[in-house]
Amino acid sequence: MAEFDLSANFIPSLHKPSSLLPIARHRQNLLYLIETYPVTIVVGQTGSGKTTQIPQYLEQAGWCSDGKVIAVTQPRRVAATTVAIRVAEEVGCKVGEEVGYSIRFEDVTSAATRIKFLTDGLLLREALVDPLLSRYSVIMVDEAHERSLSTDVLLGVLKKILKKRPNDLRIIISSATLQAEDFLRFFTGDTDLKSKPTDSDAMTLDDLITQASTGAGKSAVSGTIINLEGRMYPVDVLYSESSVEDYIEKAVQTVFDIHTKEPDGDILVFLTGREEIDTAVQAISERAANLHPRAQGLMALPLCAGLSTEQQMYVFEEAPENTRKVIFSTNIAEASVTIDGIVYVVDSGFVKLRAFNPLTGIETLTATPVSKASATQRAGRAGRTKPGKCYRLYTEASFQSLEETTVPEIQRSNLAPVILQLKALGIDNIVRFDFLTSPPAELIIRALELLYSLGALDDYAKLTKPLGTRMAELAVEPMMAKTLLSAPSFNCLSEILTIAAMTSLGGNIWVQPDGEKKSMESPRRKFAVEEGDQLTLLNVYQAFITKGKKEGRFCHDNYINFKAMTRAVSIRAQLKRYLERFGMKVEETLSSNANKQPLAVGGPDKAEQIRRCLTAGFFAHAAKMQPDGTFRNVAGGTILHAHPSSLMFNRKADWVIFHEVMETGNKTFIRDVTKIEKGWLVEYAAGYYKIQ
DNA sequence: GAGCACTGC
Repeated sequence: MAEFDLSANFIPSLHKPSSLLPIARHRQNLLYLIETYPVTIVVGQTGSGKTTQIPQYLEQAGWCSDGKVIAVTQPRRVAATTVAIRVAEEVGCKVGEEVGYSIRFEDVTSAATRIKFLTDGLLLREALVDPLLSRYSVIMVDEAHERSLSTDVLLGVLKKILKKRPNDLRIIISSATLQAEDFLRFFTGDTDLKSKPTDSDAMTLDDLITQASTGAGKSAVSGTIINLEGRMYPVDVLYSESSVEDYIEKAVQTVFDIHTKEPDGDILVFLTGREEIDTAVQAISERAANLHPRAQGLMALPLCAGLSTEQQMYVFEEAPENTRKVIFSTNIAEASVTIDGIVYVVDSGFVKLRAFNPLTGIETLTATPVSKASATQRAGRAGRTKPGKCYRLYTEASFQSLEETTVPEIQRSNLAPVILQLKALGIDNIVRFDFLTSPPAELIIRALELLYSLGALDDYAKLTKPLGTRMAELAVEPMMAKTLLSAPSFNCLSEILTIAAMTSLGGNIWVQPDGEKKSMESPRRKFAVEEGDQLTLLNVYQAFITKGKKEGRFCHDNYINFKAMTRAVSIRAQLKRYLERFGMKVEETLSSNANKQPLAVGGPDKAEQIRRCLTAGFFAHAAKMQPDGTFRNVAGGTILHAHPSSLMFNRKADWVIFHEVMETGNKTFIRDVTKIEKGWLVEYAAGYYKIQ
């Protein structure tokens, strides 16, 4: 699995003396523009030094006087920590002094911190406490072109804040060229803006100023775009001459073509998922055996989020003597992970994308053609260290027919958590909220309906007190938040806290050792609880707390992911602190039950209370088992399958609730499934099921 | 009897 602590190992080779970075010669321009304009869009490639240098320039120019802080947001935790470590090194301080970072569970900042790197999700949460983000003089939103859910929400919130702090707040957006003008237009409100990204080398300062004032006429906010650097090395793009039937096979052939005909350099192949990657890696290994014994060897390696950290590290190691490395990767290598030494990229043209269907409430995960922006980004991965080549396994005509950019997450996600968060920030009219791109109305309606049925919103779509405001504060999805807040009345808060923490891990609890599949089931069965997966998870956690933390072999012997369990402990502790702040008392029940047989849950009454409590939060995720072992949702239209990782995969049940539902391939799977009684649905969600 | 791209509070 791609854990949060993939650690500094990925980045250090980018380290350049800061005076040599191309950004250094733009220093005066940058400072002038940021001083003059409330909003500055910075266009620059990875490696241009924008993330590390701009905050330092600003600090040296006095933007941190009066105790103010410069914030730099990142979409990912690893980036926030590694960049902070590097900048602290350059500044010559320890991380947490002048330069610090803050991510969930790790606040490495102090009163002395002037430059603070943090995830955009965390900055949004800070806005709950400090709505104008008043401690920051400059907020830089890095990697904004990735358009993650929280980046988009943050941009909307920042636009609002800027109207209230027009003189003392500066916003910097770092973006790829393609989207720079969209960002500027969003903040300046000028739809007729015709400016092109500025190459500040070719322009005088006066030109820049003139350019920047374009569009200042109609709105209160003015802004500018500054271009820091072009492409690093040229990449030749080659297209397939005819359409490709089987891109895995074609990818394997292309790899061999490159290997036999092209000069040295490693190969990166983009496929969509683990199964494809395994197939391709195996095909290479088999056919590489047929290469001439004295020819250069070919070593195939997989890279995807499902692998353990150790398994992922192989792709960073240098290939053995006289061997070329070929990495088959998912989209993880497009932005999250950077591998040096790649000279050839092979692009299947597909990516698996998540989408939420507002009509059914079901998430889908489907292989989809990439966007032009994505294909360009993939090609760029070949030109990081020297000129490279990109082989697209589709025709040029197909490329021309691709969408310009990937549909941003905010237009294809379940918006219930976003809306809850916006409401908590005092933004009541969601439809009129200024999104960079508005989500479809159906998504908003579906989310409002769910929040209403959970009791987080009243008849006027206002946040309820205290239920709605508390749900917004908890760092779990709305249904789980409701479950947690209901737990005291079912007398099972301690257990639900554990279940909430365990389900937030999203299926990372078990490790799959290389090459072993069958042995997985029996250790897992050891923790099985008849009533379902949530109670089984509770059981695993309790066993971990009592045995696994001390005995090193416990996790290994039981195929349990130690790091995931450690994270569950942190999440649980954090949720517990929230609940205690709400005045709820958490009576820890663990110790009294730890030695009971069967394992788990303190007797039948307690188990039933837990299942009832889960029903109070997850009633919208209810289903009934059919004689053939599949499930139907309450409306009856959708066939649901228990996921093979679920206990209910091969057991009998009547009614169940589930934590998650997702459509992949042609099947819809439910995960984390627990048996309930039909009557409970009516008892805890009468309104919801009468409407249907 | 069969499997989830990637983030984040």
